[in-house]
Amino acid sequence: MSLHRPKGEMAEKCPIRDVLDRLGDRWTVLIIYELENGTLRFSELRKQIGDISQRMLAQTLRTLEQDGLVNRKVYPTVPPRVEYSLTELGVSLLGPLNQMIAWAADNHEQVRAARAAYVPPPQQVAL
Amino acid sequence: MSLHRPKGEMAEKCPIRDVLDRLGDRWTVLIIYELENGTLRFSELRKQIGDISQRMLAQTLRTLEQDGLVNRKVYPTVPPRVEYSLTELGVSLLGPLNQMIAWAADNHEQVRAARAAYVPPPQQVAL
DNA sequence: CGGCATCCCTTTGGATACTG
DNA sequence: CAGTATCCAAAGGGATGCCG
Repeated sequence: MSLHRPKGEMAEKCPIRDVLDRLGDRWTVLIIYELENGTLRFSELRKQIGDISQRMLAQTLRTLEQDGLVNRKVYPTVPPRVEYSLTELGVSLLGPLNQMIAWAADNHEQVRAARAAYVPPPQQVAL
Repeated sequence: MSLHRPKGEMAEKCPIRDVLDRLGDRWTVLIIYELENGTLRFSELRKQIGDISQRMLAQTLRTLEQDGLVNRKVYPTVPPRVEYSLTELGVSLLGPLNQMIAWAADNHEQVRAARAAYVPPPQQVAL
């Protein structure tokens, strides 16, 4: 399996990278993680995450819906009520995702220690 | 385990998100993936990935080095030779990472199909 | 060869205001 | 409540040039 773009094709992206890039944005993983335990409505998601703007929450949820990872259900009441939940495909992502999260939880101390210990190289090694 | 920022703390990020955010950038995963099979020098990495600029390769490798995921070894020859390889910590990331990649490989067809099938909600009824 | 510095365009995303 | 539209600032990242 190769993740780099086919040599000659400048217009087409590697499809795997295409999917990975989406997961790599600032909010996607966080939203999926919050939906792990079930359905949440828009305002509940916003409150849970805390530091996401209304704009980015709406936008990211749209993308997740487009990609088939999240279901959106609208109740035509006043005021409106919109509920979000993971699709089957979205649920299937939880396994790999939680592995990554677990790794980050297990190793962030070590990463922070490495950063603190890091000294930028002198740029040239004296002979 | 919680990924959202502590309610009162606006300055401090969740440390897990801090690590996850790094992995989420455009090139980090790709570089780690390329180093899975062993040491590569700068120009070899560049060639393998294909569409990464010299600037971003150098910059991302620096960050990986700072975070303790990649080793950098300089040979003081002329011209210089610099080799990169995964640290033990970097290797420990391969498990979770390959799970994510495998998921993307297994499901990108379904994601593309969902995108193609998606019709944006009416939102407004035309008068 | 392996970078770093600079310039500059593109993308991202927050704040705010408005609407069904 | 759940968005959308607009504006604008900050970050991302390519191209180029220079240098050990």
